[in-house]
Amino acid sequence: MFEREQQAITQQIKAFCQKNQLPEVDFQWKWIPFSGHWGISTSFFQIAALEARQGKRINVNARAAELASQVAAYLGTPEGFEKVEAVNGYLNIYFLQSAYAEQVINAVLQAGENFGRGTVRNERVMVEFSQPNTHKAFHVGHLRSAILGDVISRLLDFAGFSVVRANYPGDIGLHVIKWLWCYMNFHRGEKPTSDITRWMGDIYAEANRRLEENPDLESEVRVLYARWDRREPEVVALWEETRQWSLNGFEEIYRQLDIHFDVYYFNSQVEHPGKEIVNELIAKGIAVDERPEGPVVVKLDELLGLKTEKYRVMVVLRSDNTALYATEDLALAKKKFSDYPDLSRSYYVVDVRQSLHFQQVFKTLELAGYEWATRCQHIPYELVILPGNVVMASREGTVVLLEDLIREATARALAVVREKNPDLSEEVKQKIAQAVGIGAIKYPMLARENTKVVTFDWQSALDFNGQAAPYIQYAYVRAGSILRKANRPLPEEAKVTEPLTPQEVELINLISRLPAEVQRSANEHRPLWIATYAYELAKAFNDFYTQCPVLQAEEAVRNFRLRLTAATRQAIANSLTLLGITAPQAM
RNA sequence: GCCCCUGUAGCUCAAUGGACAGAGCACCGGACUUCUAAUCCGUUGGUUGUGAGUUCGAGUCUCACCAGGGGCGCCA
Repeated sequence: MFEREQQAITQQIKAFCQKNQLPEVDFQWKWIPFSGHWGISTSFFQIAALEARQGKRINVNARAAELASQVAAYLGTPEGFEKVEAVNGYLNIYFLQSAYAEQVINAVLQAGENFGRGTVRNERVMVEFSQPNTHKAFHVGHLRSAILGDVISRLLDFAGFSVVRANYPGDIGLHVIKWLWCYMNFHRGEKPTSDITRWMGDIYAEANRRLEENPDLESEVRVLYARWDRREPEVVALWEETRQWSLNGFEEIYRQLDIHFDVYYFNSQVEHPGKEIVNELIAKGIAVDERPEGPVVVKLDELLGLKTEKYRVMVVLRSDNTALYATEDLALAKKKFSDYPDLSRSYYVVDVRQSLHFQQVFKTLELAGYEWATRCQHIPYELVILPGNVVMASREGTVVLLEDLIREATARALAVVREKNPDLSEEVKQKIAQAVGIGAIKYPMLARENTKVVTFDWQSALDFNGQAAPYIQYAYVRAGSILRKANRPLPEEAKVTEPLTPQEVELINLISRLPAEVQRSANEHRPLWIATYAYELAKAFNDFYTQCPVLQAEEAVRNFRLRLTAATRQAIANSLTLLGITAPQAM
């Protein structure tokens, strides 16, 4: 929030360096790392090291300390700052607490839900995420792409980008045909009532079981696949109807998770366009047609003249002319840019195992002359697995269904709400339980590095204590509770009359950092940083809550703390919104 | 064989190349007549896998090795 002040000081220090003929460096500003202190710091080790390299016989640490002291003396106390001190080669500049405290609180309350929002950039980006397979269950393993993609979209939007959220369901393929085969033979006429995705998943599992028990039946599946390929009306109609059941089930899940999409691309949509691109690649001499003995391949390393293996060889069409994922991804990438020609980035939130695949697809498109290919980017994430390094797979039956997890998490939350807030209406209790349960599920997927495996186990998934979403939500509720009990409109303004407590300083410091954290998280596609930030903010508020009475304080202090409480509540709310977690009114 | 990711407290994880490597869980001991205890306070816990290198400064960058996971021509 204080870029202008920071720049002014940087200019002064640079002037000092010039006057004293010191080497030029870029000054990096950091938050003073000691909690309870609010300000920025930089160091002079780099200048001292450069001097040493120029042949001066100096001790770098001592020289840095000397420079820091000199600069501190030179700066005096700049306008708007409380004090400047030199410590061990560092220059610490403390904000003038009262003035900036009021400024921060005013800014937050004025901006409201837009506090932290970056200035609008004239840039559109697409985020593709949550590629669920129709005719299969939706399990916890599918959750990470959905949650990560959603939050990355929220971050990019809040950072100032115009975001197109895309879903790419796998609505055709062998798994769908197997499902249709099982349905036509053993469940014809049945329709799902509730728990659609579970019902769909059960039939898929049954299909696999039957085919395993009696492999002779696979010929029937092949026959059915051929009928689909010929687009026999009966098969197509059934496919369309059953596919819609799955999509309805997904919609219900997305609704519960508060995730939405702007555009749907379907696997089935890009099958034929993909084959056209393959023909084009062959014509351009990029793809090599080895049919019928072999598939159509793109020998990337060879085309690029690479001596060491990097992109290897990508198969773009099977020898029997059927499409693969690669075939379809070529067409999908193209379709995205034809639908939205102004995309400055096209992101793919897909698990890390497909890293090579996407490198191959993007490089192939680049070689084919599509200039937008370099704007495609894969955002990889690690899998959610079960203890014992077991990957979730519908076919193996090693899955935790999302419905079960949501049900269990909300049931636990509901039990606590009933105990703590018996007077609330049942409807409100349900809403709170939903917010807490879903939040608890989402947070652990966000509060870690994308590239780290999440091991799912019931115990930690249902642990609502400590660094978890309910902790943050509870801080929000507590803030709201104070404001409600104040029983008066929020004071229009409030001066700082007493010296601020360390808890207040830390809280204001954290609030002021939200805009920078948003930019940082969005630029790096790392929800982790906002997730950690939200927790630290909540923790700082809980500290404040226990140490600094609000309603009992004398009037001037009370007014200031009421505004600080309101500002904190807003900052927590905005952070939770970014994390896709609902902020409940009571808990 | 080649490539990618991971390795930090008993466990799960943080840490813009910078100040004493921090949280949560678990363990132990405290705090509800108070603005909601889904909270707070305190104690315990570390040669950051190993070895070199770069740097004024390395958990962070480079290299080698060790361990685990993943990917590598017709799976998705």
